[in-house]
Amino acid sequence: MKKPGVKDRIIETASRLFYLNGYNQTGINQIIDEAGVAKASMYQHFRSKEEIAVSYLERRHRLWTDSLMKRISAVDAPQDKIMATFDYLEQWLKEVDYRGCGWQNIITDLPVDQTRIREQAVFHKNEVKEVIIDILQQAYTTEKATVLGKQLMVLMEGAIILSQIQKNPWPIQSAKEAGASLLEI
Amino acid sequence: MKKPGVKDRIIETASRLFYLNGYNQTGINQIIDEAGVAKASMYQHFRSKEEIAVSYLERRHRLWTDSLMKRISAVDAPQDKIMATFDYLEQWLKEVDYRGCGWQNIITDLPVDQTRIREQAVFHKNEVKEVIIDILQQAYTTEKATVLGKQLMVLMEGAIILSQIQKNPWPIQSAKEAGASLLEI
Amino acid sequence: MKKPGVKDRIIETASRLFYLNGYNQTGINQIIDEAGVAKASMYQHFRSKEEIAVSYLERRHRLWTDSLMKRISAVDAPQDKIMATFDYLEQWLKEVDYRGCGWQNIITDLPVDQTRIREQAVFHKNEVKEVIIDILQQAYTTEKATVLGKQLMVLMEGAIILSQIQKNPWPIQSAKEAGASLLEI
Amino acid sequence: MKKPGVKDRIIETASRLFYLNGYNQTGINQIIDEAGVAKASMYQHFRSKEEIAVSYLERRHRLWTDSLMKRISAVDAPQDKIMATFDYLEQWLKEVDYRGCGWQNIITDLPVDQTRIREQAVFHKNEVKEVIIDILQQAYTTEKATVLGKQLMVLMEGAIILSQIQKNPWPIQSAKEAGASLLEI
DNA sequence: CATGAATGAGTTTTCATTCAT
DNA sequence: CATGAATGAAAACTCATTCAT
Repeated sequence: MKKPGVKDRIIETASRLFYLNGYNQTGINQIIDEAGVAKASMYQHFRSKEEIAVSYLERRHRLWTDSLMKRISAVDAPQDKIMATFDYLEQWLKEVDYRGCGWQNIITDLPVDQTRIREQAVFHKNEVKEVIIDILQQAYTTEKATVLGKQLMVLMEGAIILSQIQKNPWPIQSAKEAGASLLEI
Repeated sequence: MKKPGVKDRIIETASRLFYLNGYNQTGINQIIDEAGVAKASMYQHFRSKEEIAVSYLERRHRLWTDSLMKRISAVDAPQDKIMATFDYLEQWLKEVDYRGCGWQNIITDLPVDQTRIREQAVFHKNEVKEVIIDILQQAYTTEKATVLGKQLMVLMEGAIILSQIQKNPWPIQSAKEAGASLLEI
Repeated sequence: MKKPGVKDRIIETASRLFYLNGYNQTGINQIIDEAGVAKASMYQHFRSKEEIAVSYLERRHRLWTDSLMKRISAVDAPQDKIMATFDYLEQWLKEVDYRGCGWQNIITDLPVDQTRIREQAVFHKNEVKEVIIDILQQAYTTEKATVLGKQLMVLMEGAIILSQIQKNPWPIQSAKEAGASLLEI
Repeated sequence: MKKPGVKDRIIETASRLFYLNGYNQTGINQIIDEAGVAKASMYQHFRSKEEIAVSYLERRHRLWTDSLMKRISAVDAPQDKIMATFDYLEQWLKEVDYRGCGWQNIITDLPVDQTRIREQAVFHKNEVKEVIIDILQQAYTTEKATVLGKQLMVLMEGAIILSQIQKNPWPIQSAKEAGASLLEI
């Protein structure tokens, strides 16, 4: 039982600050101060701020999808899993005071050269989309599952960003209703 | 027919830069250089960078909604107007190379104290939502129009942000399909 | 009678520090501290440290060649002017404690991308060479003056760098002797 | 026949980097990376970066003078040996793309406290000067050899630094001509 | 109403060196 | 004899804003 290593402390601190305050609003100095690490130690583990962000998004992808998988594994029927996904969004976003999606937030106002961050966002959204489609394939043909999955994915993304702007859960509820309609539940 | 005044030149230049390059990526110096005005002249018209952003969003709201209204006024049936809205999104986003929504982009990574920008985003999204609901009230009860309008609004927001991440129009097409399903077209 | 402007103070301070301590050994902070200028003020006048160095070398070229011209204008015969040039080197280098040549010193250990500094060094040395050749053309054919001028130029460069390494005037005296031999004085 | 030890690998790597890229432009990290040794291993063998530079210059002195001696041993007459020295300079500098003299390059922009490096430069230049004088003593009195040797030494130094600035062999050729004149060849 | 010089506090990144193992 | 993590200090540069004219 030892205290977490420097690299982990940096990632955890940066994850918190990047998500809550934003990537551009979070300086290297704040990260190292709050992580209790020397600046050069940080640059021993990460080549650049962008690389920290990539680690942040990789970690976030693991945690976020794990949470989602856990939640939807509690129910069996594909339609129930989709509804559970909307419930998951609602609960998560409420807990973080509608701070929105880490990937959406970071790519919207990014220095042009930081392409690895963009790749992370594309990857994450594709992975989530595949999860949705996989669920639907238990009830529909592959073709139908793909069509529906994309529609549900769009609904979820809209629910996240709109609830962030409005600081209100109604977009998530509307998305859930719309999702139910599309699934003809 | 005279050349635009200082204030307008600043707003126009800032609008272009804020939207295309991002709010945090655009410095005051770049704005005044490209607008061809002195720094202190700029601060005579705007108290702060945030205030320029507010003017940018006000102007953008006018232009964006005008374009939308013009587009949907070309058709009569409420359902057609909704479909035209999706077509409008698709064309617009293609033209700007899927640069996304000016309001979404600016609020996701913002200093905490810049509340007036947030207010602009809330206002804009509410206005657009009201436009959608107004259209639907021509075909449905107020209650039904409100419910459907919110769902369509969520779809549109998701289409914008997801097409931005993927640099691809498929989310807009999926949103349109889903919108058609919800309207039972 | 007003105090010198910020830009001049920066150039003068940087000139002193670059020459006496070296380009790499002189940081931006030291320059602005000793010049009594804010960092951003400095960057308003100079785009980069390299640009300060270019201004330093331009200024140094003016001052250095002016001093030389003044010295050699005191005598008439071309051979005397050349000897006066060696005397000038000897006196100058003694006064600066054999700190050597500003252009030699700056190009020998320079970041590869700073090409404008290299251009300054090439320019300065060519100008000095032309001064020498011009003098000799008063006594020799253009061809002979060119050949001899290059040889004298090499002697002078060697005298400067070798007196710098040895912290001793003997290389300048040897160069003067050799110069006299070459001119058959 | 075994692979070179850690210390030698460091010296060889540092020699290459210090000479080709410059002392200030070469970081400790680059040296240990390219030498494939751990940082603390390096500091086991060398107290500081300066000490590596001293070893680099010691090694360079051996290699450089050995090459020169080999070249001039091919001819017998003292005057031919001097001419061969100029030829050696020309060939060497062309091969290294006129990168100049390792000692000149390192002392011109150095932290003031690194005196041991300066000592190396003084030592090397004196040794070379003595080589020249020794050659000349085969044809002249000691006094005459000393006078001429110093003049030739200045010419060579000038040829090296000026060919470095101009990235051109003309200063070496001019130095050779001047040397021939001084030797009355 | 217009100007450009000046600023303090910030940014990200790199340096040579030391220490615990 | 070897290691890689950790460091304080410094590097060059940019930010939004203010002020005297």
